[in-house]
Amino acid sequence: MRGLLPFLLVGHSTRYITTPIYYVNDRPHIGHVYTTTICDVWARFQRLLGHDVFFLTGTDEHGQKVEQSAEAQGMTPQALADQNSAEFRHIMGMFELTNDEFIRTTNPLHEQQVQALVQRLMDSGDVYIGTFEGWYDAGQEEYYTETKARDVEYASPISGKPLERATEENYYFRLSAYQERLEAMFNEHPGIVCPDARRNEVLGRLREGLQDVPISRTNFAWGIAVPGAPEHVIYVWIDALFNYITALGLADPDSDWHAKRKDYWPATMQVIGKEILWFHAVIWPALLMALELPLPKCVYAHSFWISEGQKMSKSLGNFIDLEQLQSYMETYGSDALRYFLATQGPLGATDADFSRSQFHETYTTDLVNTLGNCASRTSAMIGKYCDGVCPTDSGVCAGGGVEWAEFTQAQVNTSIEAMDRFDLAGSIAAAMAIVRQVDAFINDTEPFKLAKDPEAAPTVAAILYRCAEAIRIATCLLEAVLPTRMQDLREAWHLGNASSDLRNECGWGRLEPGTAIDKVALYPRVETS
RNA sequence: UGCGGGGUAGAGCAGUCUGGUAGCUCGUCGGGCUCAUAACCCGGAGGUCGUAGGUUCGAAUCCUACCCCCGCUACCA
Repeated sequence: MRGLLPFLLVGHSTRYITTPIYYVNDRPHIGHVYTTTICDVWARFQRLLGHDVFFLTGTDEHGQKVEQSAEAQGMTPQALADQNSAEFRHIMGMFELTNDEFIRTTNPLHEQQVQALVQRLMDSGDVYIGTFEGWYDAGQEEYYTETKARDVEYASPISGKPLERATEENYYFRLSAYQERLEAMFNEHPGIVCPDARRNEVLGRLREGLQDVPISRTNFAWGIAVPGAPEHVIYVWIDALFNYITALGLADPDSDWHAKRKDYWPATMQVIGKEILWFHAVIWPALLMALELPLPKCVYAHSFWISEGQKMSKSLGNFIDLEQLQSYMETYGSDALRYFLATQGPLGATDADFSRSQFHETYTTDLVNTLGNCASRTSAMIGKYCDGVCPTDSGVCAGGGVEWAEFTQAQVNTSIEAMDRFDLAGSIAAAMAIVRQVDAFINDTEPFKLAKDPEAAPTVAAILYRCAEAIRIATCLLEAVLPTRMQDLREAWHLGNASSDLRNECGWGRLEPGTAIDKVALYPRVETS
């Protein structure tokens, strides 16, 4: 057993997790907070396990829309990008998000690397100059896809004028050349796109065949110039996708970023929303293949939040904005918001509903009635029957049918494995199962009745030690999603700070008898208004 | 149009691959307990499993057709 320890302490294994970078033409809302929060839970959990984690988020700042918005507001694109990027950066502190870097695509270190990467693709022949032909709306200076053009009946929805058949010189990425390699990728590594439903969606479209994609624009200027062709601007999507590797300095071997971060690639987990699946599941891997870089282990596409049963939209005015999220945090605490997002969120293929009543119910059921109450009743009994000091497990108790060491070990394994699959709800459920088992154990063994008989003191001690120890282990597993209150419990129970060796810390029997256990009320009941 | 996902008690979901008395959480109704944050425990009510056919001794589960909701449909993220 001891001989295995060095093996278990693999503290140097790296974990790299990314959110999409957020487009600065948008205002931050629940979608951004959600994606970043679930990544944060995962990142914290991996850090607790002792892994070397790099957690990246940031903002995507180029493109025609930003240029147009800036013009409409009488600002330069850079000034608009600065202002809105700051808003996104602000939510990181607001929601206790522990990203290691906040990348901006207007950072010269990013821009130079994007040019270097595009140059590399030109050199290898994966990028070539070609002619794009499509339906052009002269008033809007925009091309429409064939489908969209048909939808609007080949006339501009803004001006009503007929769309023109126009051509443009563009640089193209030879996506079509990667059809077979992408198919092979999905065959050999089906886990590269999750969940399954999303992968099937991509496979369906892949079967329709791939066309080369234009990766430059000439009708506006706010972007990164194509190397050697400054009248061309690199298409924002290409610019944006590259952030995942430019943040690690992969295209700038002399940089500080490269020196410190190059080993994080390939990414362990790239979390996205389902609307940008195609770019991440097809174009992104193809670009990496063209650059001869390893592919990410998993691209995880989550679904969307709807609000009170209805799709969120500006016209309905039911967008869950930062102000609302903040109000939930003020009422219920930041742990509650994280818990709700992580356990009730749309990680699967279907959308999830964010409703006030469901938020309240989740908070009350899981955090107040289960976790908070169980910690409270356990610490209250230790206070009353053991002078507030952690008792010794006398072994006298037959145990209400629970083999605690085995049971908790199994839950710990389940919790860790679920997190590896990005199944946050499953990971958390395994921890909560420990708490529920403690409740059932107390109900079965009735230490509060035994305590009336002085001779049963060793039995009471054994029961309460097991309860406290089981809760301690659950606490360790929940720390990533509930950092605030689990820290409070650590302090009240004098458990010290979390180590960076979660597996070891979750071993049964590490709670020291004699430790002062103060009564805790972690999650106060919130009255519905 | 094509592709994908979904339609199971008042709400949210599991079960469908590997057919066999329809289950979980919450809510609701009745009873009980008291260590605990009106907590906790036991019991009850509540479902034509989207619709219509078919296969089968037997279908939420397999087959066929259809209806409804959602997403994507590549160059405006």
